[in-house]
Amino acid sequence: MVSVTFPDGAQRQFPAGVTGFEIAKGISPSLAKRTIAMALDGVVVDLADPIQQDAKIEFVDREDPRALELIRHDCAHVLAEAVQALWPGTQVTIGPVIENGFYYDFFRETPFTPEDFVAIEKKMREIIARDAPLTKEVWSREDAISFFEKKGEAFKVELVQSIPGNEDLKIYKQGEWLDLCRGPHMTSVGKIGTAFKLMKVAGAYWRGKSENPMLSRIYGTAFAKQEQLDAYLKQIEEAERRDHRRLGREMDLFHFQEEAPGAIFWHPKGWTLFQTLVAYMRRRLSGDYQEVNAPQLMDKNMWEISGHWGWYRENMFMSKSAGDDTEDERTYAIKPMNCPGHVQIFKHGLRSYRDLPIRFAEFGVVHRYEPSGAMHGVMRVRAFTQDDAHIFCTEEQLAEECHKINELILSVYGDFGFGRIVVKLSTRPEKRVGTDAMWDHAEAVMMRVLDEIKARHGDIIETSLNPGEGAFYGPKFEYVLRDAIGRDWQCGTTQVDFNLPERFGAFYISPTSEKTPPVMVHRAICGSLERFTGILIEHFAGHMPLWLSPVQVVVATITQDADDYAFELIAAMRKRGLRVDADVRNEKINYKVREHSLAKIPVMVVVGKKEALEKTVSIRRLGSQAQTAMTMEEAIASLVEEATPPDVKRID
RNA sequence: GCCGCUUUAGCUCAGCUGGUAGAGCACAUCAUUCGUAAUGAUGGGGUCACAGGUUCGAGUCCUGUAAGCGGCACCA
Repeated sequence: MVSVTFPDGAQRQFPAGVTGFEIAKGISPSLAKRTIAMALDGVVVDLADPIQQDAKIEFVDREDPRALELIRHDCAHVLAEAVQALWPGTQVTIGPVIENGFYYDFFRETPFTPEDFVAIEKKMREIIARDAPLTKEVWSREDAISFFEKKGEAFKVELVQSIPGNEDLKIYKQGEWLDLCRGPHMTSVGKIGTAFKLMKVAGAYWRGKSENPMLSRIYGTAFAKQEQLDAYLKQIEEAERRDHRRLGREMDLFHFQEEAPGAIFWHPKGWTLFQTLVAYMRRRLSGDYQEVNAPQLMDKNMWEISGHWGWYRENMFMSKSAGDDTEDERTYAIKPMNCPGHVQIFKHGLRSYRDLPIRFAEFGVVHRYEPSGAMHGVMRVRAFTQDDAHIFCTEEQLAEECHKINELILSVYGDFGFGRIVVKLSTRPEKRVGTDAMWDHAEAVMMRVLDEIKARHGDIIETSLNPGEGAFYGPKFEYVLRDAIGRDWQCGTTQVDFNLPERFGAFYISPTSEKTPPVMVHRAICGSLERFTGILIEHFAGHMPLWLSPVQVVVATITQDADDYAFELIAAMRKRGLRVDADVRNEKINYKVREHSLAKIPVMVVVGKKEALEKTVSIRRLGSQAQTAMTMEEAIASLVEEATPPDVKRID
């Protein structure tokens, strides 16, 4: 007998091996009918699973949040069945649930197109309407392999072979069709319902390895209710509206063109935004860091010494004198990173342990030959500006420096309103320099710091491990922010490097007068300022806070009678440091309001005869139809206050 | 880089199964001086991404190249 505890606390005895379905049916047929799975001690399993030991039971129905994953997973199976019904010979591989839905990867001569969706969805609806029960069987390895071999499912055979011997091979059947699957699943495919949609097709490598064959992936999503699906689709639309590429065009911030793939043409307003960010970051450095600037081009031997030429060459641009008669035949590399330059500055002169830590910062423009398919607006480019710094310190100072950087990063992100931040620790990659002992040591320090960060800032920080994802010269922390469309972007980073200073023969004189290589910490707060700008644009949906907005105020006149007053106002505002434009065109005020609203100008100051006479202004804020009247002095004072960057506000 | 798709005026897009380019917005000129999301009239503007090919004839079909988009892989 087993003792089963119900959610209300009641306990009942059942023969061992009783299924959840039997228990539910014993309570009421309607409960059995609407229950799609059960949770035993909080773990969701098949309703038909036998209960072998005492457990707390919960019956999961379609409305249960935990059912969503099952609905999507079952939907992926139905997708696979539909595809094989429509195109026999298509091989199935895997079909997992992901954050906002599911996908299924197929192997097929001709990939799917979105036009196929109509037919596939129709077939899926047929399959769901048939409501075949989902039943589980455990097969032997041999049976599974021979079954899938006979079916010509080479990928499934490979999957079976890769499952550890001590694990059961579970097969889920839905009518005639079946799939190898870990489960759990609902009781029948009819429980999926009709609130599902195929979203897009894409190529994806088998098992995520670029040397493997390319599969054809179909993405889909499913919800318990149609309203939820509709809401999700609407949310996607809204996210697309705040795509930085779209806003960049609408707000006239930047553009791209064929001649410079992966490089940004910053327009006046975009560049002002960018420079406002730079100015902010520069202020945040003062006191702790010394700003430097190292050459854009250096002889490639510099990069041979650093190891980049060996490990990173595929990603580098190089350059030579273009003249026909030049005597300089040397090959120069365009810097993909700032570190070697900073090491040269460190090396210039003799350093004492008393000088450490030395922190060199640079708004360094780097060029990296990124794969063509990687480019994405200003988020992923081939030429970008890092808010980079390199800290030369002793081993004893390392942990403290990591913490100092962490505090700065969190403070900066906080100023921009980012709440949820993921910090990942990436450990040694396969391609790397340095001894295992060095890596052991560096990783141990980083691990300790990560735990401490988590303990201090667990409320806003989520931490995780990224095994094998470190830089070739050392482990790193990655600070990840999420864009409007739910894509994650690495921004800040802290990378410990026990390698580069030694390679360049950099050292300091220790208390015992010995030449000692310093520990080097590479660090960036925004990471790429271009990317960070893009994230800001999306984060604020173009409605930048006043201090960041490239044009803060537009003074618009109603008639020409107010022109002189408008210019007087503008002069007064500029004198106080506000970024103001005039709009004295011969256009209706409606037209001007509309135009500047679309351009996302945060503040419109409207002046006509009345205001000119009284020395007042009528203020209209972006996103609101309300108008506030106040005196010129009041208006300027409050705008100046609001336009003060958050870090400057903190000073007094 | 890989799979698929896309590329027509400054922008957003029409252009059926091949018969020598169209709209809206924007821009220019003129009129209008009008109190909070589009005043009206007139006008200019495209070797249809680029290079080949098929055809009597290509924006439309085929091939290649480039850039972009959605993913994958890579990454700040």
